[in-house]
Amino acid sequence: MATSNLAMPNIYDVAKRARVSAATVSAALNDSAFVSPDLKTRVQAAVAALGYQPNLLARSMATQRTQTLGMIVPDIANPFFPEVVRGAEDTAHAGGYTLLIASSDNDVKKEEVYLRLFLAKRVDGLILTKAPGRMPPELQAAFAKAGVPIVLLARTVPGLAADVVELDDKGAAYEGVTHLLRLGYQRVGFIGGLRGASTSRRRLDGYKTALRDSRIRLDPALVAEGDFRVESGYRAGIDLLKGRPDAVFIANYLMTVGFMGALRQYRLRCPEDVALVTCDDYPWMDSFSPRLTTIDLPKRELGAAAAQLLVERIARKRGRPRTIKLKNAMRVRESCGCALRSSTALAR
Amino acid sequence: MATSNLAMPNIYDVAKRARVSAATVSAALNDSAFVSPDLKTRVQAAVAALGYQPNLLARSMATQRTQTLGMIVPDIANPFFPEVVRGAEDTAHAGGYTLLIASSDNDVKKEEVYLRLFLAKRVDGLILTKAPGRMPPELQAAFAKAGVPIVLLARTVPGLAADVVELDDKGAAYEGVTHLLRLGYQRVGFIGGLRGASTSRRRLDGYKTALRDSRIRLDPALVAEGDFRVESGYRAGIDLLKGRPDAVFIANYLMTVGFMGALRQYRLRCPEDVALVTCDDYPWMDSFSPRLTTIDLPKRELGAAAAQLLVERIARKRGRPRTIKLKNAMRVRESCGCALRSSTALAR
DNA sequence: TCAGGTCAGCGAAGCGCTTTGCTGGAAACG
DNA sequence: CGTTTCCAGCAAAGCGCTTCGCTGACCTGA
Repeated sequence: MATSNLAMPNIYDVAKRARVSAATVSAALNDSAFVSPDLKTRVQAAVAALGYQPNLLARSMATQRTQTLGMIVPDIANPFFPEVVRGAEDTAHAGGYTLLIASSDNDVKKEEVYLRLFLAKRVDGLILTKAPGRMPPELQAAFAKAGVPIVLLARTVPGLAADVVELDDKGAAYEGVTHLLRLGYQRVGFIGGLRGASTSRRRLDGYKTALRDSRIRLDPALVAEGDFRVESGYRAGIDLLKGRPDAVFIANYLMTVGFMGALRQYRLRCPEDVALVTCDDYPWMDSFSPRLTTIDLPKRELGAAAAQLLVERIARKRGRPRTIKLKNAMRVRESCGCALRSSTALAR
Repeated sequence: MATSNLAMPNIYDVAKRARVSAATVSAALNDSAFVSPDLKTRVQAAVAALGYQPNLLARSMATQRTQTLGMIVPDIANPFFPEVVRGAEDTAHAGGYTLLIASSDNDVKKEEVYLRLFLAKRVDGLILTKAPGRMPPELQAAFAKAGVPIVLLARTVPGLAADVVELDDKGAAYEGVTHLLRLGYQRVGFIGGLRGASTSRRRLDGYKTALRDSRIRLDPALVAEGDFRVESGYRAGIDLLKGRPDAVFIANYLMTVGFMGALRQYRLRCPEDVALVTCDDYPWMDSFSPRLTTIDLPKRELGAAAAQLLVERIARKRGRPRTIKLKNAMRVRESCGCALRSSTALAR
């Protein structure tokens, strides 16, 4: 039945007005079967006249597909992720999918709540970003059983075979640290992310490799761990600066912001007293001092690649897991002390 | 019927296992009717054993509510909005709602596409953020007809009676400009946002009022319009600086970033040659020079208030539209030239 | 003991779509 | 002209929930 001018019109209202059956309306709107041009026109007219919008819930019930992707990020308010989300959003929409976004605060419990919600909402796919690494096995099983593919973005989950988009974490740290070493810095420190995250391990690895390649001994006093947030960068800085580094590589922007606070507190200048290379690049970095030398991680591409991988995986379930590895690009500005050091370095 | 161990279990699977009817399972899970403790236990056991997750699509079909809110922002990658979204997200989830987010790029067409999508997805409510101001009347009508309440966030829509969360735009500009005038600047410029947006009008109004209160003539050469993006701030700056301002008030952060580029091009320093006060405050501003003096708009509260208003409005449809106006807070740092000027200003 | 009342639990309808046969009229063919 | 073929269009089932109204077991009171 149908017709109430209080609620939204449904497919039967359209059918009645176009003097056809609901099945024909459906066929006409989805091109799912041949419908004569005449009827198609009548259907379209009725749709327009009533302002009909198909109820996507009902469609999803019938088709068993929601055209929705779930995406979990640590914190949308961390400036790294909005870009990633935007990349994913645009790509998802281009492929006919809507994005559901949630911030986990790197809290396994919170993440679990959202995962269950996504499961209950019957998302067609899932993008998991960054830490935390763990995921309850029964949830993993539930997604697998439901046939919901997962894409991991700069993250690994133990025991999960999934498509992956990853950064060159090791390369980023290696490149940044090597740049500093080439400039002649002797005591290069390192502030990494959460020890649990695989990206952190790889960055630390890049740091160590860079030191080794330059035949420099690693001083444990110059290595600190943060959690990617401002406060942790500050604390790591307070700690690290006791070791008298002349340069530091920091794994992300927010920790760099905190580290700058530590520098201020010790009345040290950047790059004169301590040089800096950090990850993540933002449009405003050219406009404020010290202008940071960074390893630019391709945030938007990261999100876009993840969404693309997911959409394709949904289209054809089969096939071996794929990995996309995106390249970094170093942006040399002032915080590395290039301007001060280049002559020295060349002279050596 | 039911039972396939390939798909997710449904309510009949649970019912069968607990040896009750589906209606009883539903009642037990929703506390919608009295169910004896014995059966309730059995139901819970069956739910746990099967890993049952109610299908929210089906529930929404039956209840005619999706527990979903749609939110449109100009661009999630603009650092202003992630905070707003995060505030809305947390509040929405606390109230049992999920947030659907989309970036309109201030494009009326794009916004329309997303609005239709939200309509088709049967969101229970809508948060519209910032510009653009227009909204097709038939879409407005459709939402009204469907009984979907709308909350406007720092934005107005002609002909739409809705709950509103607004900033003190006029106050922000007034306070910022007055601060500069008090410091003794004579030629204070203004870079505003899109002329269409109501927030832009109000900020311009604040600027004018501040000038008038200080008995200073408005020089049209010192007023420019941007679109809240970096590039427009640069262009506005190139333009404005020809008028030789000694200070400028800029309506948001990204345009300030662009403006700094213009300053660099003219080899002008901030605050020595041109002082600056801008809107939006970010955690990293304390760490880089020039340290910006800003009017801090309470981003997270903005989003939280909007979501709260919306959830309450959904709960009880009736009632006059409400308006929540949030307060700004000035953060005085260096870009206003306080350090250079305060003595002068006091001496006057 | 039995009529009437109470209420735990259930059957079935319905939310708005899609999709799988089926139907019946027109076209094609002998 | 009768029979077969074809296919545009339709009726009805089903997706997985909630909820209305009913049933029948048990309790109460005369």
